[in-house]
Amino acid sequence: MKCLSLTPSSPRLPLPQSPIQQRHINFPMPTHQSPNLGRQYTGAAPGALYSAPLDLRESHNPNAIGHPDSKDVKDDERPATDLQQHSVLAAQSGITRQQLINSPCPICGDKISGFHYGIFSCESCKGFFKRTVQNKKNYVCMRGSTCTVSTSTRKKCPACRFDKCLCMGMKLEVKLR
DNA sequence: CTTCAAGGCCAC
DNA sequence: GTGGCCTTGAAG
Ligand SMILES: [Zn+2]
Ligand SMILES: [Zn+2]
Repeated sequence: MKCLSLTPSSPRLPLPQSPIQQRHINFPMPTHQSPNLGRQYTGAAPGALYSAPLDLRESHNPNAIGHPDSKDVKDDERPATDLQQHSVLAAQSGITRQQLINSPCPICGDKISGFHYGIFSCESCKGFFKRTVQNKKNYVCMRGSTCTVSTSTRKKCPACRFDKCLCMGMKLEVKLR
């Protein structure tokens, strides 16, 4: 079993997910000690997909640059330091950091708080991954790794949550892929 | 100075 | 165990 290879190549599916999010990137896992840890999130959601809100903000006005003295720059505040280091991300994905952060967490669908362990995720999934990895937890699913992971169910099965973390590309060392 | 992310903290 | 918030230190 592998991850759900949900690629935007399917013109059918509406795909209520993030604009672009990293998916399964065969994890090297330097600290890979368990031979049976080769499990991957199967995305086993029995006919139940997420209901991601997907708030794609930052839709700048296509034109409206006429008046030099018009102060309608109220879209998103950015005092001074704006064009900074999201260049890499923005360049490769063609999307701004703001847009990425306004997408739902690829693991549980919660609000993304930032870039954590290789992917954009919410604060809770970041903490969960940290705990799981640092304490070398070995969660085992009681239901055949078919659990749905969402904000309301993420506490139910840490095994499936961790599977999904890995599947979505979380890793300890962001460097050295 | 600034922002970012890893890890720590700790009430729940 | 969970997750929101904080501190740290690196990078710009
Ligand atoms: Zn999450
Ligand atoms: Zn499970």
